Amino acid sequence: MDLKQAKIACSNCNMRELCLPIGLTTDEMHRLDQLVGSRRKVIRKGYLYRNGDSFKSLYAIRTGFFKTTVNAADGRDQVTGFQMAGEILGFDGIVNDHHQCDAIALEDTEVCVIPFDVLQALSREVSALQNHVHKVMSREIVRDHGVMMLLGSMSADERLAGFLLNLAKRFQARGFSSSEFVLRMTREEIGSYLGLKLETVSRSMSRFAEEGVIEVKQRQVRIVDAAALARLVNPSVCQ
Amino acid sequence: MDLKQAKIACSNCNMRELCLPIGLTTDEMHRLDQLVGSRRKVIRKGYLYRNGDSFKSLYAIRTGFFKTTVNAADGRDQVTGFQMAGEILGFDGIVNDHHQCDAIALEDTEVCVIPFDVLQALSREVSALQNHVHKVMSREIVRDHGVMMLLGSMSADERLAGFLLNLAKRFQARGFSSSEFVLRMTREEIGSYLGLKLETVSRSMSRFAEEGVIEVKQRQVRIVDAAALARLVNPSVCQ
DNA sequence: CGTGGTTTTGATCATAATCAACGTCTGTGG
DNA sequence: CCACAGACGTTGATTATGATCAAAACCACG
Repeated sequence: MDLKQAKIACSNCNMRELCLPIGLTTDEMHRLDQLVGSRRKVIRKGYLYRNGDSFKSLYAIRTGFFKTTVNAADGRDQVTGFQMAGEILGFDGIVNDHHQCDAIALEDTEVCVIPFDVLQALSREVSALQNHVHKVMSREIVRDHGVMMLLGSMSADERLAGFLLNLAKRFQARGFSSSEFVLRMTREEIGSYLGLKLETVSRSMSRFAEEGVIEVKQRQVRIVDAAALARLVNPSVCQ
Repeated sequence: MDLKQAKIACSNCNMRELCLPIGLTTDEMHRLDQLVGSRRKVIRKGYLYRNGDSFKSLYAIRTGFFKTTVNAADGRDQVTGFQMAGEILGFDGIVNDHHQCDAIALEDTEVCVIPFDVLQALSREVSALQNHVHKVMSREIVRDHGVMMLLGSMSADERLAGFLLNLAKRFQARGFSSSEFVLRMTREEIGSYLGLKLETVSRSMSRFAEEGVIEVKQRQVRIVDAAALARLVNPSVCQ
């Protein structure tokens, strides 16, 4: 067996349960090893893809953090999401055969390249894969609706609390601490995602720290009282 | 041939080019006639589906307008979109087998019910359909990113201008006037979608009207100077 | 022809943006 | 190893934008 091939097989990847459907037969699992054509490393501040690039592949993150941004014609950028290991990037490119946003590494990263034609061919044969692709895209749509809710009807404190709890949950799902983690993004990037200015993010953080709800030292965050954050996201429940 | 069957066939539906892939062979077209199980009428203010309902089908809108809303635990609602004839509703339900938002008719409507298992089966066989489904979901994701941009980094006037231009474009794509149309939603619903209060929407509308950019009489809107609206959406280009 | 939902407009207020200055960390080259 | 530059983060003072509160007008519909 070719060692290189073995190395990039999904069947022995520890991110498997995040990227792929569960409950596959051994046979199906082996067919899915065709899925990943290659791996690609993207260094900090590098582009995985840019707005306008032709779309050929999706990308499964193996290690590291990305952000995606959409560009307004006038140069304003808006962060539309932060993606971490096990998450899939690139769905924005399907509709027009061109990517419609930038995907930028927030630290040194590695991704699995999933040629989209191969994914389509395989998901015609393996219905568990077909279903999985639909679910992942649906999850992205639901996530986006959550962000709209955040941006459309929450205060600065509520937005930040929601953001921190969301990060915590995703770290936990990957076996990391949900109460202590390092932010990979700047205050400005958080602000862009949350529709706030960086000063507002900083002030809200400081206020949370003052109140003893979190501890912050630069990018190091410890969530001391997750329940208090959760109450913030939805203040009416305690009235 | 059964008349009832003929009546609900996609192959002779005038929304066909909006719902379905183009360039199908006659044979493929006829296979796709299996897609729509039935039609359903939803009266004004009725629910097509509710948050928590089990997910079985997508819905293609034949006539009328819908809104989708997500509910916060505290009762706050956020409108996440307005959908019109030819657009597909229900993708939010795929990920958890339950719908995650409400879809509410803004006027009397009719939809085609597309059982999701049938859609999956057919798109394993007809790759043009598979591709189409992926494109439609991708378009939804890209649209959501646009809304995030709107909510995250635009002023009230910019948001409203963007909203009106978007509606105009969609009416045009359906063969209606892009300069004159009737809003199917209240100021409050527009406000919820744009992250603004209804008074702010009303004031921005009045200001546009004062400046001669639009004419408004209640829900009747005429866009007098689309270029001026476009400039508003992106003010820096004219500086 | 009144009733309720919707829209407009005005006055005031609150939240987050802006402008500004200073602190703190990181990495690089002398 | 230290000094320095530059990016990043914090905090304060002030301002602007849109929210809130309130009242009146308008419209649709039974």
